[in-house]
Amino acid sequence: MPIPIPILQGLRLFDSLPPARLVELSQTMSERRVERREVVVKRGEVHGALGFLIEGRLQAVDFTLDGREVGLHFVAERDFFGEMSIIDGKPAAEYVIAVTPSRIAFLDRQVARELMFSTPAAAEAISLRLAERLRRATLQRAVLALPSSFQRVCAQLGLLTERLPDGRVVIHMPPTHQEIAIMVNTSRETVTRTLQLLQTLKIVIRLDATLVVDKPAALQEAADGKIVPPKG
Amino acid sequence: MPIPIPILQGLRLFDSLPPARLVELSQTMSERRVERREVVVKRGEVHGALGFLIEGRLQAVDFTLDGREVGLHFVAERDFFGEMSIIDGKPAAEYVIAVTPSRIAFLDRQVARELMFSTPAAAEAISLRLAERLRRATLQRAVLALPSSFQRVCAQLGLLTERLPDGRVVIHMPPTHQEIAIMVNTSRETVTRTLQLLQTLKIVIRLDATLVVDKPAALQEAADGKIVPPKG
DNA sequence: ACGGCCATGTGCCGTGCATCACATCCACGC
DNA sequence: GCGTGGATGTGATGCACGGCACATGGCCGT
Repeated sequence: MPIPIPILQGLRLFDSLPPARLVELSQTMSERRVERREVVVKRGEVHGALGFLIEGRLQAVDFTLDGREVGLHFVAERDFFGEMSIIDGKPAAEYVIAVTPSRIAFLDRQVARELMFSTPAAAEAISLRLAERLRRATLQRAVLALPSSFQRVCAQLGLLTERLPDGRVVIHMPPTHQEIAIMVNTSRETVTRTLQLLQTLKIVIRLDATLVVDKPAALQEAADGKIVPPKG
Repeated sequence: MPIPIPILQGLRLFDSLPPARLVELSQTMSERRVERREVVVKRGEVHGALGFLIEGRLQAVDFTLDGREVGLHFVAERDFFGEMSIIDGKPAAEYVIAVTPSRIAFLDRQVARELMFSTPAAAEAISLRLAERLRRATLQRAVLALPSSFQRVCAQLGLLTERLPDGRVVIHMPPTHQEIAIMVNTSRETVTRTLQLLQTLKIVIRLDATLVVDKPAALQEAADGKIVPPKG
């Protein structure tokens, strides 16, 4: 049942922990395997433990009133999740589900709290995580505050981009039009039409499973309302 | 120039600090007075110090593209602000401005970091703060994701309510219609009309400077789309 | 009391976009 | 192959709501 020390050492939150502590922790934690699409954390429940993703891929999601799924963010391998409830004791604000079959572990709330705050490195890691999420949330709000659907879609695309080492700006494995539509509060058709326009303007280019943003500046201008869809 | 010890003791972040530390801090901090509407933190700048509000009232705001102000949250007296930049070193995501003439103080970034993370109590206070803000941001996003303007206004009103000790649900000093409109991404006129409707339905009642929510359940139903504005 | 300024109320008009409807197209499994 | 189910594209239509115009009302300073 206990988790092997080497695995514990690989987890981000533990990497500055003395070996003696690791041995203790090893005894109190146990591994659990979850299947694809299995729910790991339910929104509204107080999950009394801090989660760790040993291997696999998890995603935080929420659902709209009519039951459609909204992707929020991913949990990286060897990272932790469910820290919000540990911190403030309130019920989880999101669901966490497995995107692929995964191996996870849980650490009791009290132990986790002690661990998170007693060493500066851990406390800083926690704060960094929260700060990062807060910044993303702020950006997301800014996107949703844009007046036109066209702008919101463009701005959201901007948020989804990543810069490759070779300098190209791409969106790898872009969400479906439907998913984007939910994120920016429009209809699926509007997203389709917007992408259509962006492609005819050569601002973005579709290449298999990645969307290449050929003119990031133009995309930004579109998000700012400086480029508008043709009136006809 | 140094700040009197008793004042430092009153600041939330310092209340579990040994007196010796307070004396040190007293030497490195100095008070500054700001006028009403003065900008304390600028968005986009890396402000290299943690702020404290000794007395007065500050507000975090942002501005829309066309220059209108969006109120985000307030800084309470004796509380700290500007912690995000301290944590991750990135530029501020919001402006902080003085609502009333205020007395503030700043603590150098390095000292603040050491202080925030070295004691469990402080680390927990920081995390609690961030978690709280993250939860609010999540709620706000949920509001912005609602399909109709009418629903968004109602949901936002729901977020603004507070429950009085006598059980009444009220919004004290409600934002202007224009401010609500910006928060939920609609026009000022739509907010006016929505409030008009809610008043004729006796769901909310205007009493001087407070808005009394007479039927909180009905307000919630309106936010959920179960009550719709009349077609005519 | 006066004027200026801002918040609020209300009618009307034009349109952006949600919605419906249907056609492809692609990735599956069998 | 062929069928099934989901993602994508595109036109037609109606209406919610943004935007404008203007009236009203409250508040403050002089």
